[in-house]
Amino acid sequence: VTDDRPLRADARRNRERLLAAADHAFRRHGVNASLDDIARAAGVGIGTLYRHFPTRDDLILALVAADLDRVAALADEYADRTDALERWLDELVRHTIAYRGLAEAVVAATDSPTALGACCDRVHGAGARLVRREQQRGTLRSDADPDDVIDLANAIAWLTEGERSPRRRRRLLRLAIDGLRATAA
Amino acid sequence: VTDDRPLRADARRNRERLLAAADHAFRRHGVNASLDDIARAAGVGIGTLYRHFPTRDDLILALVAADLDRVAALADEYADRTDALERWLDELVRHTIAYRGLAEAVVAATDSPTALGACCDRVHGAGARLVRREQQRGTLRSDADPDDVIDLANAIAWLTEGERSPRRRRRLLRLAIDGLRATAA
DNA sequence: ACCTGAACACCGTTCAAGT
DNA sequence: ACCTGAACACCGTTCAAGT
Repeated sequence: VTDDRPLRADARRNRERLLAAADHAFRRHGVNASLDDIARAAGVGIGTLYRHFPTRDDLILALVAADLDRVAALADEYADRTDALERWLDELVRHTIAYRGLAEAVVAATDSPTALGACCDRVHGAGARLVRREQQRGTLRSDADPDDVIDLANAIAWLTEGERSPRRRRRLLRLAIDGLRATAA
Repeated sequence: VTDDRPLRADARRNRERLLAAADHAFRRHGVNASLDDIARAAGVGIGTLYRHFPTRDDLILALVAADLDRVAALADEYADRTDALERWLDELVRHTIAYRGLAEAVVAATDSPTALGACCDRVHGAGARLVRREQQRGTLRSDADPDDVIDLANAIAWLTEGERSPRRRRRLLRLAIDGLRATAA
């Protein structure tokens, strides 16, 4: 559906500036940072921001898509390790807290027919495959819903976003994973 | 610190109307519903809303304080049951999803020096006592941080708020609790 | 003592006018 | 083809004026 004609030189430059300004603003104020401020910081009219990124989610997606797709790819890389799930979930959460409010945006987008939604679904799907793999291997209780596992990781990301120390995040993930490795009731 | 002089008749009536309108709006649109709309629905000037409830949290608190304190009290009632924790956490989550956005408000308020924060801390404390009780009884792994347990329940509330069916909420709580009952690594 | 609503600041979104 | 910014709608918060 995307039109891949190369952008005009000024458009391309504006796009880059907007992304840099958005990344800066998102780091500072979370993904709900003022779009006006971002356009101003990029030295661009607010209309130009909307032309390049019609919705806030489009802007978020442009900044995190590459990262998230890399995380999805890691799921297959880790598949044969005995600690596959803990390694991968930690990686997932680490990237889901890049900006304050990102975890909420990810959960809201999942299963919704937007570009960000499609990206989140790819990550979700890769994680679910990893869970099923471990279940077939017998290292994970088989009655757990693979989707629940990813959702729980996202909930932990939401809870711990903005914390500089990874300690609580790690403890909570450990708790969740221990539940998954426990034998079913 | 509170001044307990009875309110003037019209003030008391306005307060009741505001609470009813806020409850209605919060149910419909979540705790971030427009304050203007609430004042209008209550047939009251916006200034009157601010006089009675200087912050949004004060309004939220007035609506949920009784419920949350009842939940806190339940922790002691349940203390001696073998399924104390699952029963109580389910109760906690059920009340934390009364309005969309409430879980977020609760987590944000916890440990902060506001009236809502104090209320959340009471619930948090009651839950943590329950966890420690089970740990002493040996029914819960002793290396789990009691605070983490409550936080995880709040995260699950956040994740499942707005869902009419309690199924996913129950599954996720079950997962978390199984992790807590599992033997430490 | 309490209520009112205008005033201000801020933000998101659209679109007519420009190049 | 792309950019600009004024215009509109909406919301939160304060405060001078009223009873």
